[in-house]
Amino acid sequence: MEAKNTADTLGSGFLSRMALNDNKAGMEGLDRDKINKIIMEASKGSKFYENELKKEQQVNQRIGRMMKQAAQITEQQLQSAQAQVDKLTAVLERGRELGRVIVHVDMDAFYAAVEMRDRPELKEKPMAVGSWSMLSTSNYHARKFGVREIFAEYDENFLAVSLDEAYLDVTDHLVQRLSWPDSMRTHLLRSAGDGERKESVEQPAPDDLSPVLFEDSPTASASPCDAVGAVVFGTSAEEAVREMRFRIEQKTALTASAGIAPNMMLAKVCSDKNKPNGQYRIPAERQTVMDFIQDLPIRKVPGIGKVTEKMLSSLGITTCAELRQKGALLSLLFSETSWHHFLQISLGLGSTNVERDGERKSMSTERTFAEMSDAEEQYGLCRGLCRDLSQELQKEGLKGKTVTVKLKNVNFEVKTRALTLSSVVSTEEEIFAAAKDLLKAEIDHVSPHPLKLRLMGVRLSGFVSTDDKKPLQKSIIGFLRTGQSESGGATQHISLEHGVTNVSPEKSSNLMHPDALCNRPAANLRLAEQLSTGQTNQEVSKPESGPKRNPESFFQRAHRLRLQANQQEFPGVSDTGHVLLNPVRTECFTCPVCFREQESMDLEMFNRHVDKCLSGSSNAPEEKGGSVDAVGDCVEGEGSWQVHLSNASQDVTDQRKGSSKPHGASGPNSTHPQANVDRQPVGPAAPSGRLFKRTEKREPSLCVPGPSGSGFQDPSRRAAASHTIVTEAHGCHGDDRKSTSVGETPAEAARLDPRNPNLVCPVCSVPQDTTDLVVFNRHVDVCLSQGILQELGQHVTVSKPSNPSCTRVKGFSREFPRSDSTSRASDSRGKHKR
DNA sequence: GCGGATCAG
DNA sequence: ATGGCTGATCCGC
Repeated sequence: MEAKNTADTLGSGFLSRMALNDNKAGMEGLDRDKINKIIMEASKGSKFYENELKKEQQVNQRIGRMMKQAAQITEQQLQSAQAQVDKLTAVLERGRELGRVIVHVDMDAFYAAVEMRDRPELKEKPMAVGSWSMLSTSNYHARKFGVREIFAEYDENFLAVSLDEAYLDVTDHLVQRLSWPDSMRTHLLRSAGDGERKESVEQPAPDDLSPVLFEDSPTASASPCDAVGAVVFGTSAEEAVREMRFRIEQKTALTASAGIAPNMMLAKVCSDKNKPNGQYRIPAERQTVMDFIQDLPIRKVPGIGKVTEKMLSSLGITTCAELRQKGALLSLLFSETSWHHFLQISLGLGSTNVERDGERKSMSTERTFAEMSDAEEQYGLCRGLCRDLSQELQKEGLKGKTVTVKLKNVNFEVKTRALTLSSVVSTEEEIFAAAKDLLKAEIDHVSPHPLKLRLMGVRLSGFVSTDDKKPLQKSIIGFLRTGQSESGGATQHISLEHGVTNVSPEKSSNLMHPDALCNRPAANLRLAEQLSTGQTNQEVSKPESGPKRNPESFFQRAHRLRLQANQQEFPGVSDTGHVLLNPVRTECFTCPVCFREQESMDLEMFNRHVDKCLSGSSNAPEEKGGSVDAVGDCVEGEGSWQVHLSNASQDVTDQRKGSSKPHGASGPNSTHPQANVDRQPVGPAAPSGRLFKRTEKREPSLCVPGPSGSGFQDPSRRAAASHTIVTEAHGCHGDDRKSTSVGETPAEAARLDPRNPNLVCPVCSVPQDTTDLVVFNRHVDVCLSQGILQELGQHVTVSKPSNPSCTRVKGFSREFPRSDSTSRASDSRGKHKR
């Protein structure tokens, strides 16, 4: 039933496939969670709602005060204010920077989560409370893998603003890109072969791949099995971003939206414009920027939230044009930071400096729970929070002076109480000593006597300067950041041992033509050799943390080498031509548990594989059956079909067989979480639950039927379509991989059973004496981070591939450093006078 | 420095 | 979509 051919995939095959998907296990029980939520809402609802009303009233009062103030402003004041605004405007205008190409990429995974949740067929299935959060957590864990290395190829200093958002400055990349041959802008298309394309039909977008076009391709009729093609992208910014999104989707099955603009603020707004699975560009011209800004609702601007929107709206400001118009008034009503910020927005200005911001300033942990009025219980909880916080702090080697306790009572009223100590602290005892006092004061003095809490939190801030941070930890972060310059960190000591020549960061003069590779200095040749043979070490893997923008980044170089290797591998790939008989290998699904790339683009199979991995296959294959491919079992075992990529993917398989050990959870007897070090990248917290769901439309670039371009409706698109897709049929041949069924150990079974209160850590395999998923997750994180430390401390192993075409730079992918998760773009977002 | 509040993801 | 969680920042005191 699944073995429809590609053409069918887009036609009648949908329904049957969807039906099957509907029955797919794995997301069961979301409904229970939903119900729980609803019940919670119902019971607490009024309280919550009351509090919301109260907050709203406060905002209204604030607005009232502001309006009153506004009414007293004289014409005279307004005029002088206007003069000041004009002055600043001129200054800002002079400093306007249009020379950078900033990209904001935003993963669309949220929509996938919504769909998963809303699927009605999933009702009435049991599931542990909290799985929803686990599910989304696992999605987060999974999501970040595929995209990181891709981002780095376009901007090695890209800024990960959160798990699913990043800023890139692709200016330099674009310059280099101009000199690249087509082959370096060519990426393999993997046919999804799954029913996940229903969106393409149900909500067709102009960019969409037309089924007709696809049927026209030689693939569809030639092969009942699978189609493979390559897509050549152009050299423009839009093409580069399209390519990036294409690769992201090919690799992770998740779509991304992107904005391209001269600064971060505009890029962010742009990425929202054609979401999901779209992109938008604002050309680097002042007038274009201003035109774009005019009608833009201020609420779309990052930093303008609900309250600010409401306040401004009461002044008759809803668009950026009005924001500009009322600049003088705003300068009289808002703080300096606020109105400066407003003015910048209204001019379409924003930061062009895509750099991570500084050190973290605080760390906190808080928890919501059922009503709690018993003081002893509250103290106990407080201690627990302090313990958790202390552990997190020690992971980053942080010590701070100010302890803050946050309390939310059953009426949703929030209070914070802080105490600044004379010296820095970090241990549980130290923090608790302060927190306990703060809590006691509240318990003792709260008016309706028993303090009835629904949330408690502990925060530590006032960190000392960064010097005493553990160098190793810094280097990990630096590594994860893939080369972002560390602010005073120890990372800078770790330079490339086999230094990439430090070319001055001039823009075009240092362009490296690919062909010039052989002329590069010996050190680079050595690096190239190491990359292609897999002989490398941490120093080599460590991206350069020197000058911000080098002519060619480490990752770009790696990518290029890989492509060149591919060219050797596939002589059919033309350097300049568009006919690619044997397309290069490109991204594919990457299992978040075992980190293996999956040949199949079939989501269901992929999910099944992930489930298998999660259920403990990770400790099995090598020990039990030799070189059994852990991937294979999840395919044949289900009597399903297997996508075959004749050339390239076979190589991948070979590589896996030859070199990689399974990884993810260690065996049950393993004392050290990361005992077997010589494996591939460090695994993430084993996610529990289903992963990826492809929900979005197909990458628009794939629409290109061929050089003739007959399929284009949109002229602009046709013009932009310098890429050419050539597909090739591959016959079905037998899967030579063995399959194995991996039994679950009792511990694993316990872990997987959502009803079992004892959670088992997937890293250390030790059952955790808690049912609290937060606590559990935290434990897993600790385990993992220990593993990372250990692993990095020794060395970084890049497995030697049996085929140069498979050479990849193995990056660490565990998680964006915490400090990033909140670092926002430049915004000097201001609050307002009250 | 403290406490409240806004904003973001 | 919604609330929970984490973190940053600002404002007024």
